Amino acid sequence: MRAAPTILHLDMDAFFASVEQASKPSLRGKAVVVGGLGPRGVVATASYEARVFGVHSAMPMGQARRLAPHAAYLVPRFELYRSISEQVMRLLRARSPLVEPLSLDEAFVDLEAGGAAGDAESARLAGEKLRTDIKTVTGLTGSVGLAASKMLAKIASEAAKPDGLVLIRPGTERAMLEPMSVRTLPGVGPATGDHLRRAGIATVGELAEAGEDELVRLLGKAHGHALYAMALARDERPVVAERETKSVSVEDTYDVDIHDRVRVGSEVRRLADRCVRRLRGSGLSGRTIVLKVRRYDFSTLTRSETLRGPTDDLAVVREAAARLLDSVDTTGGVRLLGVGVSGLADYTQEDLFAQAAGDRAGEVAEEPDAESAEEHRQVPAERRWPSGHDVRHAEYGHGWVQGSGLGRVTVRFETPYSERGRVRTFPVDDPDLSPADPLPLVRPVPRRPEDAEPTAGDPTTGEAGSAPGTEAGGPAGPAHLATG
DNA sequence: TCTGGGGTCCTCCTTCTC
DNA sequence: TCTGGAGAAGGAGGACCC
Repeated sequence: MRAAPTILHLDMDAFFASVEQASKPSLRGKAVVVGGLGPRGVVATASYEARVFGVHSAMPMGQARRLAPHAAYLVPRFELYRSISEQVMRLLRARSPLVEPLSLDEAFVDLEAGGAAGDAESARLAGEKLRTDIKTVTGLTGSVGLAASKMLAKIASEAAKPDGLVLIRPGTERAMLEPMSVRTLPGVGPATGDHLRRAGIATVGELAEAGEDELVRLLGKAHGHALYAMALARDERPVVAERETKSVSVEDTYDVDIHDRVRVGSEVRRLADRCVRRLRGSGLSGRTIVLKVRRYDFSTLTRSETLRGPTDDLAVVREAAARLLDSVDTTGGVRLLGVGVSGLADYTQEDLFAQAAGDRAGEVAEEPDAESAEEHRQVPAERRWPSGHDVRHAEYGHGWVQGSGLGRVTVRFETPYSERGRVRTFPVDDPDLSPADPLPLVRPVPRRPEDAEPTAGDPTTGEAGSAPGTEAGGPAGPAHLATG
C-alpha cells in the first residue's frame, strides 16, 4: 500500500435527486424520490429530505409512498444525469490520467499519477478544490474520500457524506476499521453479512481475528482471501482507467405478469432487437446468448447458448433466444424477461449463416412497427408526460410535468434559475404543450447583455454558454442541453 | 411489503478433449 | 483399444454493486 493518501473517491450526494432539485426550484429542501413509478418500480435515489422518512435506494416504490406520501415522485432522466456526469468526469480527468468511473455518480482518481498530490496535505487541498469546482460547474455537491487504497477511500467518502471530505491517514486504518460492521467492506452484502453473523463475526476486527483459513472455509477461496486482506486494511487494487465491457444485456419487468406464450415470444424478440442495437452501437459482437426469465414467484432462470463465433446478427440472436425460451417453462406467468450477449469481441465472424436457420429476420428495426405504433397511441398520459420531465408551452414557456392522468397534465413553470414557479393544468393533447430538453443546472454565462436574465416562461432560456470554473475547457453545458 | 436495470465476479457441476 | 485423470469450456445460479 502506498505511503500517502493519494487515492481519491468521489461520490456525488444523492445524485439523481440532487439534479432534480437543482433543476426544479420548487423541490429544493423537499423530499424527492426518483425511480420507477409503475406498480413494480423501486427507488433509484432518495434526497436526504426523503431519507429522513426511511426511504432508501432499492426500496419498492409502494413502500416509499407509504413512508413519505408527500414527497415528489419522479422518473429518472438518464440522459440529463449522463451529461452532468460527463462534466464531473472531465473535472476529474483534468487532475489525473488515471480516473476509474464506477457509475454515473462515482469514480476513483489516482492523484499521484496526475502529480496532483504526493502527501496528505496536498491531497486534501486537491480534494477540496475538486469539490469547489464541481459545485461551480454543476451546482451540485459531492463527497470526497482520500486514503492510500481504493477500499479505504470509498469508506472515507461514505463517512464524508453529505457534502464533506474525509482523509484517512496511513497507519490509522486498522484501528479505524476494527469496530466497523463487516457490511462496511465492499463485497459484503446481505447474504455474506448473514453468513458471517451466524458464524459469530459482526465487525471487521472479528473478521481479522477469525483468520484467513476460517474465512476461506466459510466463504470460499476468492471471497475468503479477499475479505481477510481487506479486514487487515490491505488493498492493492490499482485505479484502472479503461475497463473492457464483458456483456451487454437488456431486460424488462412487466407491470402485470405475462401468461400468453405467444406474447412472451414476441417480447423476447423485441428484447433481442434492443440488445443487438446496443451491441452494434458499441461496435461489439458476442458468442454467448443469454435468456433471463423471472417467473411469477420471483424465481429467476437463465439459459445460455454459446455459438461457434461472435455475432451481432439480429436473426442469429433472435433465434438463439427463441431456442432458449423453448427450454423454459413459463406456466404461471413471467414478470421479467431479459436477453443478453457475453463473450464479447470487437469483430464479427461472418460464417454464422448456418446458425440462423431460415430466412433473415432482417436488420434491427429503426422505426416502430405497426404494433408498437398502435401501442404508442394507447399509452396512458403518465407515460406520455412522465413526471419530472421538461416541457414547453407556447404561452407560458419552460416547465416540468408535476403529474398527469385522467386526460390532464399538470405543469409547473419554472427553470433552474427562476423562483419557484406557478402550476397550471392542461388537457393531455393540448397542441401548445410539447416535450422539451432539460436546461443546464448552472445559469449559462450570457454572451450579450440582452441574453441575460432568463426567467420561467422565457422561451430563450437555456442557450448554452461557457460556465465559469470549467477546468477541462470548452462549454460546461453539453450540446444536447442547449435548447432552442 | 413485495422486490428495477445493467453490469461483474465467483462457485459448482457437467461435458469434452487430450 | 480401453480407461482414468487433469484441465478447459460451457452452463446455471447466486451475490454484489450502483
